[in-house]
Amino acid sequence: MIDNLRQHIINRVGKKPDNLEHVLDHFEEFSGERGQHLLVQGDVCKHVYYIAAGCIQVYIIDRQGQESTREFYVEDQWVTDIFGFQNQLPANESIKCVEACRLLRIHYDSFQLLSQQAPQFAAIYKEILEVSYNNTVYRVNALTAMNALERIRWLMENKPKIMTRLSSKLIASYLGISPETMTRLKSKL
Amino acid sequence: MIDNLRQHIINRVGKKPDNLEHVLDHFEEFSGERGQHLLVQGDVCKHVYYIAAGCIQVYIIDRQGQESTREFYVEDQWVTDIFGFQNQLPANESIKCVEACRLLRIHYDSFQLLSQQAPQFAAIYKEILEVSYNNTVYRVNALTAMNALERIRWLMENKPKIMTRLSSKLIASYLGISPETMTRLKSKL
DNA sequence: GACAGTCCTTGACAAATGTCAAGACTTTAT
DNA sequence: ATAAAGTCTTGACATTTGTCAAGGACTGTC
Repeated sequence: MIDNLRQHIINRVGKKPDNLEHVLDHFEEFSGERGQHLLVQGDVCKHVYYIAAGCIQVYIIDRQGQESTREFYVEDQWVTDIFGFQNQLPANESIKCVEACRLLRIHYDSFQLLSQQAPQFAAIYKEILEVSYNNTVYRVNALTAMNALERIRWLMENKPKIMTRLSSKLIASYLGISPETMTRLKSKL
Repeated sequence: MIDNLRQHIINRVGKKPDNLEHVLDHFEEFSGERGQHLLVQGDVCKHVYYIAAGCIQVYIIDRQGQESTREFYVEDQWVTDIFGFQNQLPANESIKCVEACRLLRIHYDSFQLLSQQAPQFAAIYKEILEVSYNNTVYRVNALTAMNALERIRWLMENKPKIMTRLSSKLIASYLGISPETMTRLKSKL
């Protein structure tokens, strides 16, 4: 499992950093069962998770008690409540495993330490932050500019793996539509 | 105008940095008329803008040729096409002044230089990036979990100044609803 | 002051989407 | 293997939202 993360870092940095093993020492293995929460809204997020295998959902509960999914994360991606983590403030979102997950996690204290000690670690974080921001910007534009059918097509083109991997109900909660509308529109594709 | 930026930086860093004037030297004054574009979709963004006065809209054009607003930025905020800027890739969004604006802008080359030379400059950038990401995350959740009326209420509570400052048409394009729906729902508040 | 252009509002209607309920089907746990 | 729980689909209907058209209000320009 640690091999995935090692390779992930090497790919990003472009070569094997001198202090790579030191960085990896700060991570611990963590298994998440299907349905298990990594973070519940209101709690302070203490870890950043690297996903070696599985799929994770970040969501809120809307006024009717329904899950509304902000994002899904899969293998070779990172997940945390970034703002709450960096400022050690209560989270607005919940994070849970929608599949059995094999994870590597790093604690807040270690993360801050490495951010100072290891410039390449800080650089990777910055890059991930920029990509995450960019993805979220795309998503805002999709949500404001497209109707339900267009959003489904957008998802199929841009995240086809998510589309086939997850249940319709989860996809619907990600697109901001009801499961019934999802069913009906699928026949119009 | 440069005084605004000087104070902005001092507020963020917590004290006056030694190299502050050196940093400020890399900025140039720039005036934007109402309606003037700072960036057009497809172009590569060469500057980051600090807004000393005015209001700026970041938007895309949807399938029907309508503007769909991703975000508004006002005094004491920064605006650019972050991902396109950092990677010098064509922008997916357009940026324009919705009011007459007094701006300070820094060129890509200077920005990269300062990011290396001035740790505090890099730290401010990281902080802005995190706050921007967090705002966008909030926005995704509002768009997926709320209907039109709830979104209007959300805007009134969270960005009351935007609500009163800009035209209904612009607000509607920000909320992802038609101007007519905007008019009708305002009477239900 | 006249004009063009834009915005805001309203009405009538159409289209999109949500809600509720029921049954078939899958998956999960025991 | 069976029961329990959750998911998917479909129908009927309600609600929300969009579209088109028209008129009044406002703004900037000549």
